Amino acid sequence: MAQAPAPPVDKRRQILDAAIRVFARQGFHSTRVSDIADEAGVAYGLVYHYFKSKDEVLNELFTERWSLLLAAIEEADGGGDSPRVKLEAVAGFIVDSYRHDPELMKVIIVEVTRAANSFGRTHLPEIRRAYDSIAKIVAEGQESGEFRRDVDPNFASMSFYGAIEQLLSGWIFELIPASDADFERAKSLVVATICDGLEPR
Amino acid sequence: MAQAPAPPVDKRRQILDAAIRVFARQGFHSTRVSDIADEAGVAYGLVYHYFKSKDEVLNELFTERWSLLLAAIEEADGGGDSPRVKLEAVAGFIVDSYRHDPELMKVIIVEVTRAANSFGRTHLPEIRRAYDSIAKIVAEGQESGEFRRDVDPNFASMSFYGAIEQLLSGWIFELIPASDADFERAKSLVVATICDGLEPR
DNA sequence: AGACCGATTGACTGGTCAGTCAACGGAGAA
DNA sequence: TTCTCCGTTGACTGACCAGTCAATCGGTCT
Repeated sequence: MAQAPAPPVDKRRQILDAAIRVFARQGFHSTRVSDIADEAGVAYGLVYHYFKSKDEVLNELFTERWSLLLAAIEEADGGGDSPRVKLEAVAGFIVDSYRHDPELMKVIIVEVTRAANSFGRTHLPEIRRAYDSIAKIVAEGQESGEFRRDVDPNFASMSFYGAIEQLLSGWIFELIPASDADFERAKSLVVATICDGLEPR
Repeated sequence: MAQAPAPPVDKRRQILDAAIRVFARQGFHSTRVSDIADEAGVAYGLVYHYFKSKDEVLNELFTERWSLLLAAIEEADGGGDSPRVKLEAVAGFIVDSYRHDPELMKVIIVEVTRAANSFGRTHLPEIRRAYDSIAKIVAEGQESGEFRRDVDPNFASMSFYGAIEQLLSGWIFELIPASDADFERAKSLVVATICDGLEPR
């Protein structure tokens, strides 16, 4: 009755991790299921033992990480910090996610968040929840008078998130330098750009 | 010797326009060449008379429009305006492009600009040229003292472009309202956000 | 009229994969 | 020892579709 499914957990994780690498390298679409199996060192059919389809593998990867992001944003909003500090926490979390696992973030951004016709559409509700949470932070900032009121919170949220995602894209495609120092600088600079603006005060 | 290829121009255009509609509706990947032909009201084989491949149809659409964008950015930079006005011109052009032909812009953004693993990669040089031109505007603004100097121009360029593209994405997916008034407001608000910042002055 | 030539047609082919499934193996239960 | 369960294997199939090509059409030139 009582079983110890030690290997199951193992192989499933192995397949997911392999999928991250292969998706990051070749893109979801030009990845064959056999590529994932090979990379994971398991038989083709085993992928279908643990996942309903190739799509489900990507869905799992996305959901796993995106829920962390949502939690992080909501946690940032929870504390009694100023809206600016909250935004710094959000930017920091996203940048650190990239630093911690660039391949996974690449997959999530390239194949889901920006893949509007396939997975982006599927996960729109979850993605939207992130935008909404950021908008909430902005709205609160406006109420407290720390942010100007003539910019729609949803609008600001899109700009803020768009700027960050574009930065990640820049790193992914090596359009801008991506050293540890750059990551750190980026965190405060996005927020500085969005909160203070480019023009000198 | 002298021929009047009146119909050729016609049918080719017809195919391109049909492709815009179908790509916008179904996405490049789930569009069959036969869908394009059907939508254009021509025979399957004719698509291959005018284009080397399905990819070439999309490439053509992208290049056609992107070269206009590049020209617009460079023209904006050419005049003697302040950097802020130049950025307004750039934002204005992109927003107007969307207003003028949302389907085409959707295709370009979704299938090329953000399709990092397929066409985005192919067209990286052209896409990058846009980022670079915007960065140049920022750099000039810094030299003249109209922009602060502690933000790297490439970084600012990514933030600015990323914010705009995210707005278009928001419109495309109906995450934010998209009336004519919204478009107009967006133009000045993106620039206001980036130049002045969210915090009150 | 007849020859020529590019535009147009659409049936067909070759190759590619996602997903299936029947069989194998090894660890515990009886 | 034998049975059972389930994780594991990989050959196979059915569907799908980009791109080919031989044939037809229709205008122009001689």
